[in-house]
Amino acid sequence: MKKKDKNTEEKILQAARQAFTSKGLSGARMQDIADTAGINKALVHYYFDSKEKLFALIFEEEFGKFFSNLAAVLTADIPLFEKIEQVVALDIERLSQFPDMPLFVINEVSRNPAMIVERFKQLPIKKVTANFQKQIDEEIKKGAIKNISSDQLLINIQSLSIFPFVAKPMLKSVLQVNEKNYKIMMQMRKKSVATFIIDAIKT
Amino acid sequence: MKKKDKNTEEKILQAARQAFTSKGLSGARMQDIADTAGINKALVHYYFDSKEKLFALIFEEEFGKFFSNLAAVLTADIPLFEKIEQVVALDIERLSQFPDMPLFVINEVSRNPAMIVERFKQLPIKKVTANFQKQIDEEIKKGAIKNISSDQLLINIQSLSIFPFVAKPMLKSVLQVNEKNYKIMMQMRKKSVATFIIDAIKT
DNA sequence: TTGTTTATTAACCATTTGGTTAAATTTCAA
DNA sequence: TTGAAATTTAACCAAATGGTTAATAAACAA
Repeated sequence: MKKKDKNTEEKILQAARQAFTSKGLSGARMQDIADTAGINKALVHYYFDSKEKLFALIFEEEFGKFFSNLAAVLTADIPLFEKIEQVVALDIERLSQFPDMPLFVINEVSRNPAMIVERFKQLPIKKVTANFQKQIDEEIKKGAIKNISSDQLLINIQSLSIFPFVAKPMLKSVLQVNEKNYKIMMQMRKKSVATFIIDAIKT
Repeated sequence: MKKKDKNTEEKILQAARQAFTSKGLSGARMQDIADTAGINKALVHYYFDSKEKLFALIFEEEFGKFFSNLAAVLTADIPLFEKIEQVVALDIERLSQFPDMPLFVINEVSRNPAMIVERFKQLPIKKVTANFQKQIDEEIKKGAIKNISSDQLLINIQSLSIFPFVAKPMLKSVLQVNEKNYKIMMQMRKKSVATFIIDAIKT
């Protein structure tokens, strides 16, 4: 039975990911996770101790997806406009793959801000933002783009990329588009959003 | 004791709003709401029957704030650029006043999409979007703005306005700004976002 | 083969939670 | 003043929930 180890563990993680990302920490049920994984509830505790700990693992995972490549692209040594195109395309591709993830992460950070503050302390954020800031300032000085703070630009980029996924059910209703067409719209945004941003800032 | 009616009712609603918007439907506790309102838990049920019904009331309220003036501005008979400025300013002003509201609404719509679909059936969305669409198409034909679908433009406007409030705790961490400075940034966005959008679409 | 370790389960347990009930208190009209 | 109606509370209740335990089954090393 020892070979089943990884198998069971993985099944639990999969079920937990599904439960937590769709219902949140307080909405998810351990019994549900066990049922979905096709095992006894006690086994979930056997493998992962408590709900909190299991949740922390899932959060870590999803949080990683959220920020993994962003820093890399942001600090890459490429022209600004190209960088914007890459960040947007990367964001939207990742979000298309894991559509529940951003709302999940946002929720849990909102409900427990201390968690993220801790995690961020170990990341070289300042380096990333300072690097980006420098590139922006240079472009402004060159007269290639209008005057804008790198913080605000970063917020705009992430807003345009992420929000349509976070608010998907609402936007689908307002705009009265079905699932298929919404996905098509998101694919179009991979290019159109970058163009939108570049047009907004170039002189 | 009859005069206390409105008073108690309002105290409960206030406590419920606080609980639901900060912790969501499943995270909020009836006992908590009663305690915050300074009354017995049974009284909450006396006035509002069930948790679900109380929640529905609060949701209705918050949802109203979300969409109240938007339709009015969108269908107003004013130039496009002016309209964009007004929508953004209105959005950000409202969101500054009720910062928990958008995440709350988005969450509950995500968890129960049927609810919003029902509600939207009674609203003249098609009229609003068709109206806006027409204005966009005219501006494109005039050559005043670039070619863009009104849906995508609407998504961009709402993304830039709402997302910074939805993701506030996360953005505060990433950008390492404190509460006061974040508020200042949001105030600046009332104008800068409109300019950003107009620059993005004008020819 | 056998004894030890690991994995899995059924049955429980304590706590929390939404909700109810019956009694007490207050209000107010007659 | 009195009695019915409305308001408020303390004490409960049943169901749900996270978690534990003790026993069983499987895996494996000797």
